[in-house]
Amino acid sequence: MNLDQYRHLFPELEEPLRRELQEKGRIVEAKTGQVLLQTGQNIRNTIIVLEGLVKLFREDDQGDEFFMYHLEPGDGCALSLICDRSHHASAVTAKAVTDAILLVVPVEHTENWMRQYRTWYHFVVGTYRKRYLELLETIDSIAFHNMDERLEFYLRRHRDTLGTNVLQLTNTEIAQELNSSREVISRLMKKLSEAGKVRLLKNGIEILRL
Amino acid sequence: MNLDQYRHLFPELEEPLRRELQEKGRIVEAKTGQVLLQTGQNIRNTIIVLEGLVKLFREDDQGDEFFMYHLEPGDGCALSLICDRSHHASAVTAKAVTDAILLVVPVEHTENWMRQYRTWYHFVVGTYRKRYLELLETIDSIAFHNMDERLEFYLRRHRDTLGTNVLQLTNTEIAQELNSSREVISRLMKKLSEAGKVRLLKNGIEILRL
DNA sequence: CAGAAGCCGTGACATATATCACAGCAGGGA
DNA sequence: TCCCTGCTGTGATATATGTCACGGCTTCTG
Repeated sequence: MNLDQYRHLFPELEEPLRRELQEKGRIVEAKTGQVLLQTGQNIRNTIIVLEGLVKLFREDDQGDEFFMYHLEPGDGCALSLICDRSHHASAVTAKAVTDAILLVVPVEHTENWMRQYRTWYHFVVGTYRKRYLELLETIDSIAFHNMDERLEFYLRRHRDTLGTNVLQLTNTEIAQELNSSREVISRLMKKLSEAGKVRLLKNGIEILRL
Repeated sequence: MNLDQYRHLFPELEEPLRRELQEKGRIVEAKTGQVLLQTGQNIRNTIIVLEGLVKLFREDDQGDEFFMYHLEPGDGCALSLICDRSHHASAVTAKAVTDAILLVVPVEHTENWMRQYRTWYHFVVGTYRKRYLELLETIDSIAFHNMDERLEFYLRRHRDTLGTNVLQLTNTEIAQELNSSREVISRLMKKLSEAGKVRLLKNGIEILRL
């Protein structure tokens, strides 16, 4: 398989680095719903999304999940970008939301790239900055807002990332990802619907204005 | 003023970079309670703590604050480490908890250092990684835990960072930083006291076992 | 078709947390 | 001394959210 077709995702990377990515990396396909990285699992590879959509979750000891953010094509998993040979345990869980294609590079190589390629550490630093800011927004939503606003924030992020007004999500899923309960989401969804902000479809939600 | 006395804080930095820090940076003193960086303010300087303790907050539009984490001597403010000349607006507020001494370097210089000095970008990347993980823990505490556990987490962090079992904090302060209310903290504190986990002093809290 | 599984909606209730009202206590300054 | 300020404690109450119990609706599968 060839990385050239994904060239547009990384316009800034220099040629030699591009060749290394092609040589050292494997291109892997993932099915919808597949877990790419499990909390606690050792990180041996840097993961970069080429196609499809990946969700990152924080997990607690009881297996509850909390949605952090999406990775889109061109995005790398921040934590997996900085790993020395000690193979840190992952602090997050990553799941494919759609069928996805990933670039997987053993951390032995990416560690060296940090020294060799200026554009690589720009990529790494840029990724951290972006995700750090995204976490801040996530903190805002839980620290300062009630569940109704958190739900709206959740829906907006999904609409923006997926680029569609129709979200194929069940209330049960949403409840898990917001660490709430199905019943609560159900009632709030009804309110949103009555307020004309969404329309409830038979298997999904259409966002009208949010 | 001289940076040499803080040499031990940055054992890994190479000599030329150390000299640049000395030349380009200013050493600034801050009083207890002083606001070093305000949400929304443009970031013109990279800030590194040399002495004392600094608290970082996330702020919402109504002026409510939410405690994120501490900066200790040797720590840099993550967001201020990556700033180009566009002078991004700060996403956080920083306050001195004690009298503090800071190293302040205009971002024009640090931007170049990213390219010139390997140890500098190691410092930057390490800082981001550390703070990212710290934010994840903060998210855990709000997403998965009730206020009583959040309070314990808050107290533990303060004990560990300050290195003392006696915290000079008022319930009012704690309530603000957890985005709760004084009365709630007061009641929970009573419970902690009854459980023998803390002792309430006349102006502070002594942590017995947490 | 029958039954199972998964989803949804909803009323009743429990609990955590926020808010309000008020009183007490200590310290500082006029 | 007296007042003011800031902190604390606590009961009463309101609100948001979580939990339980139930029934109804699809869809799948044997």
